[in-house]
Amino acid sequence: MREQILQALASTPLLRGLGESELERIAQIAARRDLQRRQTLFIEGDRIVGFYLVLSGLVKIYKISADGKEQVLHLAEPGQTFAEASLFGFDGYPASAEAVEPSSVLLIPREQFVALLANDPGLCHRMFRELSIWLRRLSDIIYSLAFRDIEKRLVAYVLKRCEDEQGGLRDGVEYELGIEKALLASYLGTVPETFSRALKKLQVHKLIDVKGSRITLLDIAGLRTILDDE
Amino acid sequence: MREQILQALASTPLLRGLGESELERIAQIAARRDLQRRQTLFIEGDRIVGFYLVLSGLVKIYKISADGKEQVLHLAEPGQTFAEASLFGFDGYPASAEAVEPSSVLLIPREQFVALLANDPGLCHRMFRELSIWLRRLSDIIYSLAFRDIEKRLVAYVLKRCEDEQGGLRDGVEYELGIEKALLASYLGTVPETFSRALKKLQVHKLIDVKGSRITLLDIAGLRTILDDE
DNA sequence: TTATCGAATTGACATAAGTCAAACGCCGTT
DNA sequence: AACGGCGTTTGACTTATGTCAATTCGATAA
Repeated sequence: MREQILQALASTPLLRGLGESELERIAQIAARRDLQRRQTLFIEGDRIVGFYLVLSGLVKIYKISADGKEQVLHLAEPGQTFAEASLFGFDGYPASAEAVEPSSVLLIPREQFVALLANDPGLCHRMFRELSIWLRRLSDIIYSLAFRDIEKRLVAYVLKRCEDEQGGLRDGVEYELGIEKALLASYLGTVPETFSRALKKLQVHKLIDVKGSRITLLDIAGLRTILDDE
Repeated sequence: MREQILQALASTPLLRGLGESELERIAQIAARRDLQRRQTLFIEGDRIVGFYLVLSGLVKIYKISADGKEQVLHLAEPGQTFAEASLFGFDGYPASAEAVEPSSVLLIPREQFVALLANDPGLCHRMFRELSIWLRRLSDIIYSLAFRDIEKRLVAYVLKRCEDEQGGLRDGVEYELGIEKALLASYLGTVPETFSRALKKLQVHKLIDVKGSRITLLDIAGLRTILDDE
């Protein structure tokens, strides 16, 4: 149990490099929290208590408007941290977080962690790295929202995920979405209906094949041309 | 001259707090660069050489797509830094920068600055602050793109700028855009035509009055209701 | 097997916003 | 005063995407 937590801490990029004693100390103060599917961890504006490490499951980081429209910023997988970026903001969390499936997370309290940061240049450096990754994520989202229509966003997403998961790409590879289509729709900045139509269109053009949540890439070159003019 | 630079360095939030000697050292290695209107400072993907401090003028940080569509991320004013966020990325700059008007900027080279960072927890902390501000900026843009139509974006922009510049807000205050309308359009994520129509609509509804680049806020309560349902 | 509930899809429709082209207004120069 | 150029506005049109409602699909439990 304690072992598991230490293990998890030691293997996250941000904390890798910390000494035994520091890890122990974090393990001491970290609080584990189990979440049911759909359970909210925090909402935008909540007082910042610390940042989180995903132990298992999947956590959705998202913005939501008063009339309920939702934009997913990131889906945090096991091993990833989130809300590190908030540690230095004044106000509350700048987005909300909710478990997409039964998940457990580790809360690393703000105060203690910031204190650690003050004496460890290496940790600072890794922290900068993490923040950079977030900046990259957000600016990619902006790029997508500003320049791409839904079809392009979908193609870009699928190609990227496939590449990341299976080294290369060749016609015929299969890819399992792994998340509800409605969630992916929100991640792509649209609604399920539009998402569904975009999928259909690619299918009709024989670029992909869809069976439930399994996508088969039939014509990668063809998919790439959709992204060409950017 | 050298005095001016020291002065500028000392008064930027990120560097405030550095000792005389460090400031001197930065002043030594910093390179001043004068830009004409429309002159590009760097484009997305360029090798990262350091970050910049605006001495005078106005610098546009933006993303651009292959077919020329543009999305402004930030307009950096004198005293502000930009591209600090890139210091820890691997690839090149994640956006482009160009002078909107004749400007001069100071380049603070990467290597030396990062070295400084390693030994100065206070500087690290201020750096985190700066990065947080960027994260906030980007997530605000995402919020805008994802949830607001152009009219709302415009209203939100005008109200915010007015508040920031003149403490409070009351009917009748005037506000000078200060930038070309086409630039503001791009900042709001649209084209000049649509922007123009949005302005017109507010005018027709007697919420604002427009004379060239001067806006008079006629009915602030009315403007606020436009933003209400969020 | 059937019943049930949520997810996904499809259709019909409304609309915000982009495009293209033309006209306008403003300002500095000759 | 007339000119030229650039930024802005306006009009006519197209289109992507959201909305609402109805239907279908699929997994799970009875």
